[in-house]
Amino acid sequence: MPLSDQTPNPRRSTVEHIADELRSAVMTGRLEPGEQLGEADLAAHFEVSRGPLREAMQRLVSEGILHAITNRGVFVSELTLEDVRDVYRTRSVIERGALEVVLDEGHREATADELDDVVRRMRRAAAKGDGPAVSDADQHFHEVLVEASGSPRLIRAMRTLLVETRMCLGELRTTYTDLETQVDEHEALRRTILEATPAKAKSALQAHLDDAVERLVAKRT
Amino acid sequence: MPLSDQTPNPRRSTVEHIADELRSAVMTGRLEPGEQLGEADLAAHFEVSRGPLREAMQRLVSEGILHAITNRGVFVSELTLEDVRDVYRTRSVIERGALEVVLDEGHREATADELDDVVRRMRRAAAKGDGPAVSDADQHFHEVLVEASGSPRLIRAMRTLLVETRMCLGELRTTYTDLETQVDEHEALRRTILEATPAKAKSALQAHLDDAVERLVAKRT
DNA sequence: GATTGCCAGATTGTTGACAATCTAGGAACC
DNA sequence: GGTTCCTAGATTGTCAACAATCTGGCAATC
Repeated sequence: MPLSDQTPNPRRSTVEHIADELRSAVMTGRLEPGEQLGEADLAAHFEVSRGPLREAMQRLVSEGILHAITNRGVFVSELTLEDVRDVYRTRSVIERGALEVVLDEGHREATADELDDVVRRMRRAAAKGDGPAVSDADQHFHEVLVEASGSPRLIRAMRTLLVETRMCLGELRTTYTDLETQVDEHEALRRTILEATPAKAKSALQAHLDDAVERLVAKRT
Repeated sequence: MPLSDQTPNPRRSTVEHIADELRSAVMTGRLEPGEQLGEADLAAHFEVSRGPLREAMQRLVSEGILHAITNRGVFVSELTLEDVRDVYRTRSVIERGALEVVLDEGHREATADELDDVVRRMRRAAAKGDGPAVSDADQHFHEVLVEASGSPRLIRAMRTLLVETRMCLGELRTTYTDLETQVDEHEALRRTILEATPAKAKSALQAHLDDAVERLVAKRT
């Protein structure tokens, strides 16, 4: 008898909470690349001691989002152009792998529906001219795709890569010049992914990401 | 003027050192899956306080090698059969992705040579009947392949997956009944990977990993 | 006899303080 | 004038002690 399954995690631990908060801060750009994370300040901000804060930071260090220099402190990782390419290259590998699993295991329809929801939301955001919301939906599209694989390890890797993607984007939340184009492209991708042959689907996904990185690199000049 | 490049890391930080040590202990099975990591004992063993030790453990938690339960402690992650399949499925995605990069960027010959070294070492170990050494070489083969991609993110993901692979294997260091077979299979794989068409190379790699997981699952019944 | 309540011991979570190290700035020297 | 050295301040690294929580066993109760 389950009685009350309200608390699968009895209580998110403090370091987990702080780690999530920091990750989010890095992702949204509230903490800029290269910025140092002063322990005393942050500890005061979260109203905890430096101990739990340091533990949370070490987690993000192992995820590659932060990097630590002994006796100097921890900093938000800066992404070189080479890193940007690596993020997208790795995303391409992970996402195509996830897609392969989805197609192999016949979750085509269910995944198609979920992606349709996301695209619909993206379209509504685009209609309102809300660039950031479109960008959010864009990322969510790819996250949903990987989640559909049901592979905890692919999902975990993807989560980190999406944080890094946001770091790449920085202030500019979308590299598209026209929001409608961004929507249409994802709708086309959704259709190709879930209707075409696996080989074509994977090619389309790769092309989509190649385009993205190309636009991003161009803007960064 | 470089003068002395002996210390690219001025000094490996304490938590980094402890994290590596713990990772290695989990990998070699000195810490068994499910085992609890008592903070006081480990801190005494490493001759440090509980602070740095906890920071190191948090790193491995974020890698998925350990998992923490609030007010209960941290434990070595136990791998279900489903996890074993997920590890190998993800390895297949990562390794094929890395192979793709290697072939695309024309590091074929250099990679072939490196892999040849590994296979040669594997053959020597097999000749001496040294199962564990063959198993080490086996893992090294796949690690070298991914390293050849030059992608920091693929390499990082692979490192974690290899630790988990070792955890899957547990006591039995190799699932092959005959060491020579293991060597021959890798030599064949090496040749196919670096001589056949990209598509065939990837298929061969996937088949190789599918075989591995099948043997592993069979032994685990 | 089985269940419940409770307590002692042990373990984890958190904290504040102390030690070690680095950075910035100016003074002394060539 | 430029370089070197040194000091003060701040920041990180580490530690030991305190508080909160959990585990296991024993006694009381139905």
